[in-house]
Amino acid sequence: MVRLVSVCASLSEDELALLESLATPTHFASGDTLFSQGSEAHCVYNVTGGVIRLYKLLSDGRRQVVGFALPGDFLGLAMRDAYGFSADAIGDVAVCAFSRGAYTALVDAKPHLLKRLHAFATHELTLAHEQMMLLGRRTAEEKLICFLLGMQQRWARLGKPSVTVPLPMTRQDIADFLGLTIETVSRTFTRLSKDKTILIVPGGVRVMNPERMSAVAA
Amino acid sequence: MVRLVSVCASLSEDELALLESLATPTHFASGDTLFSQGSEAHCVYNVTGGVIRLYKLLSDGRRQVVGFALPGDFLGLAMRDAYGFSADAIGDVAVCAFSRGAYTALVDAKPHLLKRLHAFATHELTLAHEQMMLLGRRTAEEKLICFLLGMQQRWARLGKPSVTVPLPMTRQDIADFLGLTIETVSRTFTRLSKDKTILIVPGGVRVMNPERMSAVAA
DNA sequence: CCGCGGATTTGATCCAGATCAATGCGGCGA
DNA sequence: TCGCCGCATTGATCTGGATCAAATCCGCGG
Repeated sequence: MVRLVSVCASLSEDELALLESLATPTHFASGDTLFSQGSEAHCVYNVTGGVIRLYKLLSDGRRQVVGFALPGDFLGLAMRDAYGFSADAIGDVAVCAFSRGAYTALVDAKPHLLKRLHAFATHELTLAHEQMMLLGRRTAEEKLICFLLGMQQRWARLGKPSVTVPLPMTRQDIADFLGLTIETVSRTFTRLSKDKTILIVPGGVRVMNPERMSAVAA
Repeated sequence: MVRLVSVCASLSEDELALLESLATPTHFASGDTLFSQGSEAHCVYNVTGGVIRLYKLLSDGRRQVVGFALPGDFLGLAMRDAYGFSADAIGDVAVCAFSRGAYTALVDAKPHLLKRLHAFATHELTLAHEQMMLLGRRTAEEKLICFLLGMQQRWARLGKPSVTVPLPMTRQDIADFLGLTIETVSRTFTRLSKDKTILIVPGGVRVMNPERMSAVAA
């Protein structure tokens, strides 16, 4: 099994073995739904490969993407009866699934693990606060630049540092993450590209002027 | 000492006594800053009275209020070196302060408590996702109505159920929480008031048409 | 009771981003 | 190879909420 990155660094060998015995490796094809907002929360997931779109819907169809899960991320930590958002695969995805029962038992038995999960949750909360700042107070150009730098950093932390940022999600996904329309996202990409701030490449973007981008994100 | 509501329900008598021995009751006057974004995180706080504004600033002065802390809420849980946002008192505030050392020692010693804190953090994260939906995809009127209903529910859960929602924060605070300007907040209040959806009273708002409000928030 | 200063409301105008409407561009199956 | 079909880009126009600009309101100290 792919190592459960990011949560397990503090575990001993036998604890890791226990964890692996409880994990069910599963994979999903592009567009598959892992779970839906409001449905009963059977499982907790650790992403081992691919990218997942996490989103909430309003009854009239308006959508807010609340995040993109990358390898190493945990989903369904809320420990409540129903999922608070929906999740579906962007491209092929591999995860380790844990039943809720196994998850809660494990957490009760291993305070180390709970501490790691809690650190993970508080980090997520910090990111959520950043995203509120972005959604409430930033312009379209700032939103897109912050998004690109954020994705670049996340890939870098996963050992894929590169000036080329992979963007496997659609423009609509990006728009729904940033609180914009698809047209505004497209126009803003075009403008940044004409600026020579970025270069648009198939499946992503190459960062050409990181200084300017960092200055805007400041 | 005021009972540490919401985190301590699961603790035994001696655990509670231990907790109280570590807490330093403190109070702040209106406008006082409990801590600032980026400053070293010395303390964790449990609010026992009053309301606190939590916010982030951009270098050019744009502000995003990321939440309002009410009695029972915890601040500074992130367990990292620096605070991720600033906090200041709206009216007089009472808190129990815990030094970071005492807090981490306590958490290490009492897995019960950690579980409660983790549940608290995941609840906060769920609220943060709701707020992203609100900031990214809702109209000004929807934002204000969701805000009023949310505050009403929070006061109700604290044992103050009422059709009159106290709003001790300024219009500017509300605007910065909802990603609007003060003028838009004011105009929207006026419009809802003319609608007979709400009645504006000193220090707050009386909910006159909860059905319509719930329908909009849906 | 009066005057001052901050908060709030109201009005007029502007504009960033939404909406409406084509058009372009791959990738893929027949 | 061709023709679709779903994404993406581009253009024209519209509009919700921002910005600019005065009034009001109100709590408080003298």
